[in-house]
Amino acid sequence: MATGRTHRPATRSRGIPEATVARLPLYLRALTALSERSVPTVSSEELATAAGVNSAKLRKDFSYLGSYGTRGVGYDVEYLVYQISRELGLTQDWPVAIVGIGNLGAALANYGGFASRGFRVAALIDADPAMAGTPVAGIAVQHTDDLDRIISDNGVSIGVITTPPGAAQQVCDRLVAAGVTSILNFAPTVLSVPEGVDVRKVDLSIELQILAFHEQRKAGEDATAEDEGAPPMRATPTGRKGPDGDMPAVMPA
Amino acid sequence: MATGRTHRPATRSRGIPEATVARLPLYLRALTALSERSVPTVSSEELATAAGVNSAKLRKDFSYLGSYGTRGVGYDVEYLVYQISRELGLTQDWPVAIVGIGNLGAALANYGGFASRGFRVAALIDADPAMAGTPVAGIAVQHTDDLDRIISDNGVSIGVITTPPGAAQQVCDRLVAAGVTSILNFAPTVLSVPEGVDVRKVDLSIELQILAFHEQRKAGEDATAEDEGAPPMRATPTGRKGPDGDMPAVMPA
DNA sequence: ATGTCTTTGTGAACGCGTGCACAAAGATTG
DNA sequence: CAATCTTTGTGCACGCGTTCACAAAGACAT
Repeated sequence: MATGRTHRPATRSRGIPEATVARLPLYLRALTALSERSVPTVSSEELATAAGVNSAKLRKDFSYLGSYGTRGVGYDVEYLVYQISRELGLTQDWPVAIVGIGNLGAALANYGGFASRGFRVAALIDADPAMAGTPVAGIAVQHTDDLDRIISDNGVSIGVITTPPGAAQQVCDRLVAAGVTSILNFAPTVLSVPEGVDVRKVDLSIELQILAFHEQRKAGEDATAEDEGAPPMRATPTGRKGPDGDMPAVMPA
Repeated sequence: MATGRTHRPATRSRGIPEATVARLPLYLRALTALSERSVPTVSSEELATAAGVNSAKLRKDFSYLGSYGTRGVGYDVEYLVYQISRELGLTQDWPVAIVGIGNLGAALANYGGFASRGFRVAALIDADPAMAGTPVAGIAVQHTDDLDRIISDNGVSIGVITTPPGAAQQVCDRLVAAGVTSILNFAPTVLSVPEGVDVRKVDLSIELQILAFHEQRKAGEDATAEDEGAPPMRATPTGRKGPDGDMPAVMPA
């Protein structure tokens, strides 16, 4: 999973807890699937299972939106799909701009689930002049020089950054200056943004490292003594050697 | 950001809180950058800023690993890089298999940060027979039929799923059966796995929906009455009309 | 109309994560 | 060696999120 939002101290927006907001898309997906199978109603238990969460949690989540269920029966699927969509702001169209059309950027542009629900790839932007005009996913790539105009013209408020890490902050600044107030960052960089701008980051390598941690823990439940490679000497900050001489690689205490 | 781990009720592994584990990669990245600039030591304040977190939080995080700092001075960069790497299990090599070589799978295979730190793309697997043998990122794609053997032969314990949603659960089952115990899932599906298998998911569309929620809140702080499209009638579960007649689109209470 | 049965909605308790604020530790200076 | 100054490591309190467990609500049967 990608990690949480950057900045803004977990302020609950309009009474709906952030954790709940993060689960609404999950419910919506499960509900949409039910809707396509023409299932009229669903109980909190069934829906919770489909979404992979606890049923009590789901009911509490829904309680923040209002009382949309019927006791003894469950929730009306269509009605709930609409309510959640509206709550998430998916009843309107969100033009999105992707900056950095490399492998990842192109993959995102082609991603189907992108356009499916309220989001529309409005522009693809890249710094390479050679790419300008090249169609990717049926959309011509535009040059970074025109970034400001592109954002304004299309009324883009959500930007996706898929540039190399070195360019991310600069691109971010330009996006924000052009009026973007929400950014999805795929570059492995900590972005600093002014107050009022939301940043979410998706970091592949972080996800893998977290998995590796648990994997190591599972594997090394017994023999933890398989150290390879030379652990660096612990240098005392002053440059002198510490009083405890050379430190072993194993954790002190 | 991608969302949290699936299953497993926030058990803290070996005394290190899950939230801390999730931040260790961030610290490691910041430390690596300092290391490349040959910075010998760093204070919690500086490092925290670089990683985008609170300095007290950072110190508490490090305290779970042991007392690696020097009061009055800070932390030794090289030493800390090694300790965190070891804690995350990055001192060893993790062969990773990517299943589903579409746009996204190919992008991941080409992703540099992938191989950079402990992870190695050991195999690319796809269900399309026409793709078998085709080199992607310098690695020949192999067919799903051989999945079991490929996983075993390469000792893969971490699998990445980038298939269409319909195939994800089946691929997941086969990976687990072949011995994979950690899965990074990019498919928009809730995977069910046996006890002991870790699943993390990265869901693009969920991230966008969360951004849209905040975006809507920011935009509609005043005029919330811009409803378009016909809100579906609220159907009483039994099929009869509810006693409250037709429901307006606005939230009841 | 009354009773039973199902399922919601929520009060309350608990645990994790965060941030403050400070004492202890050690480096550095004189 | 003593004094000062910087920065760590952590005790503590607070708030959010999760979960349990149950009363209230409504559907359904008789």
